Amino acid sequence: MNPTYQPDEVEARWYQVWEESGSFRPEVNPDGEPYCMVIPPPNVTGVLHMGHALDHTIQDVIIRRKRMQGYAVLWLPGTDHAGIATQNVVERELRNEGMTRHDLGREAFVEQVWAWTARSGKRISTQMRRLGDSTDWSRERFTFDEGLSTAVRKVFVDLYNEGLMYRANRIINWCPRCHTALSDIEVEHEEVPGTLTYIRYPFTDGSGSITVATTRPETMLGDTAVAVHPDDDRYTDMIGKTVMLPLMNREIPVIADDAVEFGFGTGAVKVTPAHDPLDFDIGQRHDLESIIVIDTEAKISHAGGEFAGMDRFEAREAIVSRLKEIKAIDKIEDHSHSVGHCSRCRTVVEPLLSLQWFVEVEPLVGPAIDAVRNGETRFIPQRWEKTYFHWMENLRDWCVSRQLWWGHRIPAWYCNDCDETIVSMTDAVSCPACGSSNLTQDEDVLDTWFSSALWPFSTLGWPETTPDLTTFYPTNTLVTGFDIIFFWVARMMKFGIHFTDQVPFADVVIHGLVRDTDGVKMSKSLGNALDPLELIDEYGADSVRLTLVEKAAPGHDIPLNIEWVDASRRFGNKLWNATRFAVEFMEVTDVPSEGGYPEQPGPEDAWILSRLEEVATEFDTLLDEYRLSDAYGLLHNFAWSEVFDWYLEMAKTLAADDATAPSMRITLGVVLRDVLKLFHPAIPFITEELWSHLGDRSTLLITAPWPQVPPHTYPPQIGSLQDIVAGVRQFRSQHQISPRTVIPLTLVVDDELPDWWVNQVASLSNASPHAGPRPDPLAGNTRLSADGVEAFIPLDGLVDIEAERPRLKKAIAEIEANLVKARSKLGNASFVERAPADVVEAERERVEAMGIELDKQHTLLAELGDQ
RNA sequence: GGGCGUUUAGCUCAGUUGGCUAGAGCGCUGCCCUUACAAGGCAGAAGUCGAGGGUUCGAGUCCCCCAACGCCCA
Repeated sequence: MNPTYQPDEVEARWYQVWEESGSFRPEVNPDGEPYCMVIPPPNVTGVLHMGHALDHTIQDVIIRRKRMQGYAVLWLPGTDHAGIATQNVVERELRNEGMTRHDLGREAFVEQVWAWTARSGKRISTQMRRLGDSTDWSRERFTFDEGLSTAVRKVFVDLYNEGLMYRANRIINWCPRCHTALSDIEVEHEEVPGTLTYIRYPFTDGSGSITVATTRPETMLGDTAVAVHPDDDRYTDMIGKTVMLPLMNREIPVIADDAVEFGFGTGAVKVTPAHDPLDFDIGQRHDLESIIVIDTEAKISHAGGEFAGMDRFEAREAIVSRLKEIKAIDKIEDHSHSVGHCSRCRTVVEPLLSLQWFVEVEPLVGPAIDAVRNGETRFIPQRWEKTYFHWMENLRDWCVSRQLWWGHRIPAWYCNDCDETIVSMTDAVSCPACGSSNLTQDEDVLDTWFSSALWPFSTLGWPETTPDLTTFYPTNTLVTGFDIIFFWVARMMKFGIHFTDQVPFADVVIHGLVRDTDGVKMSKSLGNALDPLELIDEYGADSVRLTLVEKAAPGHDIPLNIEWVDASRRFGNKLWNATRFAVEFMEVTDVPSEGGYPEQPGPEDAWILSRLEEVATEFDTLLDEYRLSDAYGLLHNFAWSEVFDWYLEMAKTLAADDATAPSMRITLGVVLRDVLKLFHPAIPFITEELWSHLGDRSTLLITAPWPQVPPHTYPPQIGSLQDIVAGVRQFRSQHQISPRTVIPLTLVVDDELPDWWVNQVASLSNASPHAGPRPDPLAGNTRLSADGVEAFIPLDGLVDIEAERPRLKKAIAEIEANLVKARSKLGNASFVERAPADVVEAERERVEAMGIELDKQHTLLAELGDQ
């Protein structure tokens, strides 16, 4: 074994072994209870970023542990066709060649996108392998696979037949750059500085004017009313009058509607039903005309008179300056307001009246809320339920059609002869109403999230009743970031329950975002992103994984610091060397794959075995609660501070004696083996490698059984052993005594201390302990005490006696401070009365011990001659 | 405007039924190449747990209020 751990060499080897051995497939545990997770599908065009690394590592930890526990685990991988993103990428390529998708035509364009996805999809799956994802590649899915496309179509058709899928003219969010409608949540609102423009609209009867305030003056071209609140006394007289719309010279009414806010601007607002969702609703109520004045290019339409053809922002300025010319502007105030931006390209979204397909969500929401309320599905951490409920309760219908070519084509045909709409599982060839075969299929495709919403069951074969669907659905756990609860989790819940009558998953584990050192979200455009692949190259996949696992406290963001990755790598090296030491220097070999705990462990062996059992038990409890960070923090500490720092050092002593060596070898072997097992889900590569060094294996660690550590009892003297050793080390350090100097140690005890205790103290603190009487006088000695053991170190020849005085005083001060606190506690009658008896008793014992200790130290100081 | 979160050592963070003498990593200080590991060992310094109030025998932990920062929704 190398004296240092070389991750690159090891990692490349094991992934292939695992995959080829079929370990990733549930069939590896044929008798196991099924356990299933579906991966949140990355964009097929994407590259693996830190967010994936975190998300996947958490899932892999869960899945690998379950696999070792004997479950038939399925972690199903796959990718998402990512409509807009993918189409954008390919269009950008075309643009470099001076072409648009229209030059190519729909069919050729889609072919080109397929070619692209074939290339980039392979890239991300390669990257997942580098990270160590133990997904079942034989079941890999793509949202565009045949089966998944069938599922999409069935859902569309069923919803249509149930009356929950409808086509209507509504205000939607239009991205003028992507040239498509967006759903509400694909729009990101951002507070931007703007203006509030007050425009006077003159009454047609010559009785003055009414002033409206607007943040978007350019939409006035499409105004078809002015609205006031019915209870607004300021305007009661004006309701029913008409005004002349400036610039357009159109007569429009003043109407009263509850939706108008008293306090906004003047309390009177212009109504543009074709360009504002609220105005649209007002328009519906009052039967107003909707005039589209901004087109899909975000330019003023031909309905915009003299401004036709101008860009919307140019038009804003032009219109304001024309209004100023005719003195129709009252004033312009600074006013910051929230503006919607396309989440894909940041372009300002245009609210636009448009004919689109919508899902009526209201009937789907109730059961999805109930399932969480009654605990069929639970969020971890639980507080995300609130976010889920809040969003579910305030939902608008979901606009699912997209004006793209890359996506699931909407299965609707329109009859050109009789206007019939045909929605069908099979491609329509003739009109059922008039028999015409002159049909046109809807040009649009579905929102990518529509297919993602089916992911937990479509990937398992639905709508067919496949064995996988029967076995693995509903899935057990979903792990994802809080940023897609709305986009994805909520929709899977709605569709999952509606179409399968079962919740799609029992547990939803929500994790935070990976941020940079300054807490800023990592993004390519900001240039602050760490590339997980580069980190893997430099530090190894295990280091990256361990860092993410240990830092990912449930639901909290991770400001990732590269130094942490380095610390994880150092841990790997430590683990490597500890095992190397065991194998090459302690002759630990042939460690069995399970069991094999020593029947007659020595006291030190029993101690570490007992600690292992405690740690393993707590570790399991923590992992069952998805507290990965706490679990691995605990294990990391146990391995380093107890196994490596203490037991491994004790083992050196045990190895020197033929009476103790065999039991030590067995113990060290099984302890290391079980530590490797517990660590394997987080750091699979190095543990698999080390496992292979601990024994001649026919089995792999990835499928080895999870540890079942029997309980052990160990002698109580371990506590005094560690305390006395620490005391000697402290003494040595404080007096700067060389580690090579053997320190004489007189032990004063009631009962004789066992040999093993004495031997360990000798070697761990490089001392020469021997039983003896209490020195008299005490002066000239330092005193250590622990659990009934007193030990004295003669100062003569080691250190200047004067140098001992401040040390002693400091020790006394510390005890006194604690004693004062503890005594005042016990002096409080209510504490003694009301606190649990064991707490009070423990406090009493503490005070007593401290009292004795203080006395003795005082004696020592007095004999030294206090100054 | 509504909701959620954060505020603990120089830095980044743990701390889940209230009993903490408040922990970890990194950084810092001193000693040490001690039979694996200097990518290491031993020891150490370092905190009015954001402010205020309350409940309680006891509060980093529960309640109220305030402040700062962040996120989501409107």
